[in-house]
Amino acid sequence: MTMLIASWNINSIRTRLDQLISWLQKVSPDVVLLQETKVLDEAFPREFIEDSGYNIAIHGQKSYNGVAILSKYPLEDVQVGFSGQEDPAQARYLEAVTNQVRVASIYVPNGQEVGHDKYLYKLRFLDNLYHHTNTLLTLNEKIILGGDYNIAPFDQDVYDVKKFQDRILASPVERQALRKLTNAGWIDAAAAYQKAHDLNPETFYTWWDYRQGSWEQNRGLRIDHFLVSPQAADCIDKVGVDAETRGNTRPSDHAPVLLTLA
DNA sequence: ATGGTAGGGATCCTA
Repeated sequence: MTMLIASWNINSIRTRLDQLISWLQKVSPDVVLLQETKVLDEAFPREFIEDSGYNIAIHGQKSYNGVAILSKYPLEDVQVGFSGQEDPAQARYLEAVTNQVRVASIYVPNGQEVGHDKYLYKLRFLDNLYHHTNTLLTLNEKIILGGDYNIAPFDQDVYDVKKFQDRILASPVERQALRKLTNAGWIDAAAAYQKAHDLNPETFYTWWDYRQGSWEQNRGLRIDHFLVSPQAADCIDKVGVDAETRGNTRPSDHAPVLLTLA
């Protein structure tokens, strides 16, 4: 039995509810990890999503951030935020077990610009997350950490290396912070799949700026990732980006990332 | 170096 897991920064679930519903019907993922829902829990549009056949776990706040997990299977052991999170009021982490796989929907802070207070907050968030994810590794479970990490790990994940070499989303210090977390024992599913099958890295971009026709010129970055435990990596069948969704009318600036577990 | 676009919700903040 295969399991299709998606991660998508939807950039307001209320603005894009119609797109989400038709996308669920077209792609039929078993599990969806959403970021930037931008809605309080009491205003989350549960009904249409449940009518499409999904159970829902949510962790929202007003205007900013917000994460959610949708699953065709029951959602068990739901955890809101993570132990050691600096500011739990920022809705950036939601974890649950579904169909015997532990999944997390993660929204790492953007950081604004290198050196900014928000950049330092981003680095602290990653360090705190590192400690939590190390604890998760000791469970020896199938675990999928999906989300918007707001970091392009390697030069091949950026359309213009020079332009981004010391900039937010690709600066060496934030890359190192993500590398430290990953190297503790997680597998970057898309990077591994791209390399193993010698695929064009450009086809793994997940985000295109709304400005200056970035999408039309494929000026993208790979900043949304699945970090998976070794037990889950053994089951990976396919990894890809549903870039078609970025071409929608009034799209999110992110495309969904898709992972198939055998 | 600047400012370009989008969403939320308030006339600016975040990305």
